[in-house]
Amino acid sequence: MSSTGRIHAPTLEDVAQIAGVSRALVSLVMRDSPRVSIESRRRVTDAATQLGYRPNLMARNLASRKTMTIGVLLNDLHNPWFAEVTDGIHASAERHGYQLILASGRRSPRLESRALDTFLASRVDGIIVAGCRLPASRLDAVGAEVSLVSVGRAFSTLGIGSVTTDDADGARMAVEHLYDLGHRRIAHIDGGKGAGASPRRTGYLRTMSRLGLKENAQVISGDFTEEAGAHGAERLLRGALLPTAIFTANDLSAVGAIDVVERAGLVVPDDISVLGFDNTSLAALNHIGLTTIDQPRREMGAAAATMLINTLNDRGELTDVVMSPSLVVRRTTGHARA
Amino acid sequence: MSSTGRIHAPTLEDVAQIAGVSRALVSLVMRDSPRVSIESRRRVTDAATQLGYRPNLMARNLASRKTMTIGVLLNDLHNPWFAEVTDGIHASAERHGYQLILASGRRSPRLESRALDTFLASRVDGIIVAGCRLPASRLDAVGAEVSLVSVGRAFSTLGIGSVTTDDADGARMAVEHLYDLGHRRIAHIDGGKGAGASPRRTGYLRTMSRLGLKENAQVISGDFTEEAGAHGAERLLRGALLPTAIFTANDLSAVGAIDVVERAGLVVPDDISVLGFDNTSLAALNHIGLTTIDQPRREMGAAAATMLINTLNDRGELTDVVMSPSLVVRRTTGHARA
DNA sequence: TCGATAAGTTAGAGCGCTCCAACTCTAGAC
DNA sequence: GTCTAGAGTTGGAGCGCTCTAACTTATCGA
Repeated sequence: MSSTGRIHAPTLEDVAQIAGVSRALVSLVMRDSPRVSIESRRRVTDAATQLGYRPNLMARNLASRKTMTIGVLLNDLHNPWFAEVTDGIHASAERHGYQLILASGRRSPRLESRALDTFLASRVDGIIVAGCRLPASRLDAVGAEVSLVSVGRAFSTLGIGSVTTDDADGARMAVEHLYDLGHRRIAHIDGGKGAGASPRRTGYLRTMSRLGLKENAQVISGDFTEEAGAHGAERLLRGALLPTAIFTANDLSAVGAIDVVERAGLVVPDDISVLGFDNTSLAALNHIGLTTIDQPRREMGAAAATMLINTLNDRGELTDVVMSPSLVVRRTTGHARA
Repeated sequence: MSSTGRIHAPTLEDVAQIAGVSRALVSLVMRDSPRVSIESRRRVTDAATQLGYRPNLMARNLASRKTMTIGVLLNDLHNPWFAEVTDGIHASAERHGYQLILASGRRSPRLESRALDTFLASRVDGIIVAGCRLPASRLDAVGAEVSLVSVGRAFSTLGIGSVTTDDADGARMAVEHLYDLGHRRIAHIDGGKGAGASPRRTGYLRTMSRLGLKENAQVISGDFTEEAGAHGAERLLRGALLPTAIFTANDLSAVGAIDVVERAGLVVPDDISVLGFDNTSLAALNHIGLTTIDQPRREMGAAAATMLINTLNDRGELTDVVMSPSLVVRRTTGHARA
C-alpha cells in the first residue's frame, strides 16, 4: 500500500493543461527562459505549485542529452581525507551549477569499478575519482567515454586529468625533517598499491640514499589504513634494531603506528618519532598532534572540479596539476636520542 | 574538442541492427530474461560487447518508471558515524539489488533540503536520511512523495520510518557510569538541534534528577562538532566550580573537549573524566581511548535499508526501530578525586 | 490431421521531457 | 497601407528505453 498507493507524479503536460498553455511553454518557464511573458510565467508557476509539480530529471536529461552532474568516486569514506577533498569539489561544482553524485568504493577495486559503471550508465557529464585504486587501463577506458579527473593519483595517460600533491617531494621533506632532528634509522610504512603510495615510497628511498642512509632504509608494506599502520609498527618493534623514527604513508597509518608503539611502553616522540602524510583533520586533533606533510585537500578537490567543468564547456584541457606539500610540525617528532 | 568530440554512445537500436534482431529482444537480453534462446542471447551479447554498448539508465528508468536506487542523505561526511552507517546501508542495498546515490548535507539544512529535491527530481525509489537536521514538516512532505527512513533521529509522524538508538537510555548509562565512579558535578555539552541531541539531553537531565543531582546539572550548548566540544569545554573551564566529569553529545565533541582540557594543563581522566556518545572509530583509536556509549551503527544502517526496501516491495511497513546502546569503558573516565 | 500449448520474437505505443522550425501578433518603418 | 522585425507561443519529432499484446514457429496429444 504505502509505496504502490502513491499517486502518479504530475507531469509537464498536467501543468500545461491547468495553465492553459502548451507543453513547450511550461518547459521554457521551468528552465527560466527569458522569452516568456510575465503573465504566462505567472500562470505556469501557479499551476505548477498548485500541482506540486517537479520536473522529472530523467526525462529532462534524456531529452537534453546532458545531466549537469558529476560522478564522484570516493575510495574510503572512513578516511577524513576524502571528506575534505569532497568539500572542495562540492564548492566548485555548486558555483558552476553542477550536481554531484557520490559513490563509495569502500577500498575495493571491484566496488570502485562497479560504481564507475553506474556513473557511465547514468550518463554523468564527467567523473572525478579520488584516491582510486583501479588500474590505469580501466580508467583509460572510462576516460575514453567521459571526461575524467583523478585526485591524489597521477595517470601518465592522455585524456585523464589529475590533481596531486608532489608526493615524492613531500616524502623528501619528511625524511629531511627527521634527519635534521638527528634520526638515522628511519623506517617507512608504505601505502601498498594505494594512490600516491608509490611516489612517496620512492621519495623516501631516494632521500635516504642521498643522505647516505641507504643501508638504513626499511620499507614495510601497508595500505593506508589504521590497521596497516599498526601491523607495520608491530613488525618494526619485533625487529632486531629499532628505528628511531617511522614515516608512514598517511595519517591514518601513523595513528595506528602510534597506538602500537605506545602500547609497547615506548613514548612518542621520546623513544620513537612518528611522521604522517596528508594533514587530515585527524592529525590536527590536538590530542594526537601528529607531525605530518600537508596536502591542500580542499584546494585539490576544487581544482579537480574546476578543471573538469572547464573541459566540459570547452574552456580548457585536462592536464596534470601538481600542488606543493608542506611540513607541519606538531608533537610526534622530536630529537633522536643521543 | 575533448568532450564535444566524443562519439555518440551506441544505443539499443544499434545493437539490434548488428545482431539482426529486434530492439525488444535486445532489451530482454539486457535484463537477463529467461525467455531468450541461447543463440539469440549470444548474438546480442556479441554485438553489445563489440559496440561497447551500455544501457542508458535514464532511458531505462524513464520507461520502466522505477530506478532501483535509494538516495542517501548524509549530514556530515567528516563525522565517521556516517561512514559507518553508510557501510550498513550499502551492504543491505547491494544484497537486494539496489543502487545508492549519496549526497552530503554538509551540516546545512539548506543543502540538505536541496539534496532531497534532487533525489525527488531523480525519482529515486526511496530515501534514507542520516542525522538529518531538517524540520519534521519538510521531511513529512518528502515522505508523502516517496518512502523515507530516518537513521539516528525519530520522527513521530506516520509515513516516515526510523532507526535510532535509545538515546535517552544511553545518556542514563553515561551518567550512571560517572556516578558510580563517584562523580557528582557532571556537565553535559549537548548537540543543539542535531539528530538525537534532544533525547540525550533529556536523558541526562532526568538521570541527574533521579540521582539527586538536579542542582549540579549543567547543559552547555553545542552542535556535534569538535569545535563545539572545544568551546563547551572552554566555557566550563571558565566557570567558578569545575565539573569533575563531562558527558558530551557525541565522540567528536568529546575529542574537542579533551583537547581543551589537556591544553589547560589538566589530565584526563585524573582531573576530569570525559565520556562521549556513538563509539565511532575515532573513539576506538587507542591513542584516544574514549569511554563512550556504543550505537550499533552498521546494524542501524542495514536495518534502515532493509526496512525501506521491504516497504518498496510491499513486504513490510515503515516502523520505528529502536536499538539498544551500551557502555564502552576505555580510558577517559576514572574515579572522581576524593 | 487438427487445434492447443509453449517457446521465442516482434511491432508499436508510450515514459516525460527538450528542441526546432514554424506560427501568430503587435509595433514600428517607410 | 504594406512590410519587416521581434516577441511570444506552439506542434511535433525525438531522446533510448520498457512493456504489452500479438505474432510466428515448433511440439505434442488426441
